[in-house]
Amino acid sequence: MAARRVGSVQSATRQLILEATQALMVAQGYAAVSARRVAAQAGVKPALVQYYFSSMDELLLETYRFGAARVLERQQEALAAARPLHALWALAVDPERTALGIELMALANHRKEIGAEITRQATHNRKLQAEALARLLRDAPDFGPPEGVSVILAGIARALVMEQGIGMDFGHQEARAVVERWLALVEPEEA
Amino acid sequence: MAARRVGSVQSATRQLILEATQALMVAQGYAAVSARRVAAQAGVKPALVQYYFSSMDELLLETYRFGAARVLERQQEALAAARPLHALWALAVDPERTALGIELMALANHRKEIGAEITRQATHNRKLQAEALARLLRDAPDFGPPEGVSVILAGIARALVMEQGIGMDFGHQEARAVVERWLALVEPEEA
DNA sequence: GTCTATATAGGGATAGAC
DNA sequence: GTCTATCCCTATATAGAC
Repeated sequence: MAARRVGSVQSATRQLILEATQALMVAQGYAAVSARRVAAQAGVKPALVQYYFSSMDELLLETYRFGAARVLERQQEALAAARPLHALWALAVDPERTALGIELMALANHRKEIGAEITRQATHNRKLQAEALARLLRDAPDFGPPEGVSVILAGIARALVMEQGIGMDFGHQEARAVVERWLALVEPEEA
Repeated sequence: MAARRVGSVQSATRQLILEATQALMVAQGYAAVSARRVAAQAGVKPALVQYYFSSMDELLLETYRFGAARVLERQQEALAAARPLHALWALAVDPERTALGIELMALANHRKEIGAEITRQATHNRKLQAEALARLLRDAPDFGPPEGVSVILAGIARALVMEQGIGMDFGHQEARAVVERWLALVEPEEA
């Protein structure tokens, strides 16, 4: 929490450490994030990790912020695409961020600060999404309010990617077909 | 993996250790599961944990099996209820099992054996569910194939409970309303 | 069936040299 | 800004006493 003595924020080494932490979390889970392992992954000495981040919790929190910025960016790109709904869906079922997402969810359940930050960020993203959906769904109002649709699409996508991650895919093809049929309905090709 | 020297399966102490492990995972995450902490939670000595479970991985796997049996049981109860769809939904949005579920997902991503066991069990559960849905949806065929519906409902429910767990609930009310409207449609009160 | 003792490794964090 | 050395704690796992 409190910075006792800390390296500069724009340091290349700091950046390296954040990237290494992210990679470690994806590959081995948050439990594998120790100063020693992060350092080994980043190719620096362990003490440097403690120099830039005063605690492991701070490292984890900064690693989340580091990734969240990129996520928001990609969502904004999707919303600006020719078919925003299709683009949002494609983004949501992208498996790349998912292992990390699960780790962060688990982490959020047990570290108050990280949970609060994730909730803040994710709620912000979802509000932007719901606003965009409100415009896009104006001609198809019987699918429910945009806030609900946003939750539902995100939930389905997360389930698909999470389960696929552990090699479980029963019913996935059918579920995807349902969603894609719906997408084509509210956002047809010529739109 | 291999049992070198191991206590009997019906031992009350063993049971106690499994329950303690489950409680620990829910409260503090899988990373908090150590022989010492499990023992403290269970009120036994650390060495006993290693006596009953030859490794931490085995303890985790057995803890999963222990809980999975109960889950299948509750699903079967739901399928036998007066309104099975409503009962299934109520079960899916029950927050009790969810913190544990997230931990197991995260764990499954990093421990091959546990992932395989979860996939096996969950696929089995979902098949049973899909078979039941096939019967229930016979009169409402335009909602897509039952396997897909099963995935979709599970995904939405998981999102609701997961997010609520970290204090995020934007759009939840609306999403629930959409699902409940659908449930009432295919399974009306007088059925 | 239970427990003590111990080997061995890895963890976070700090003080202080360079 | 970087690194060494070190403190002290916790981890798993085993051998063997009771």
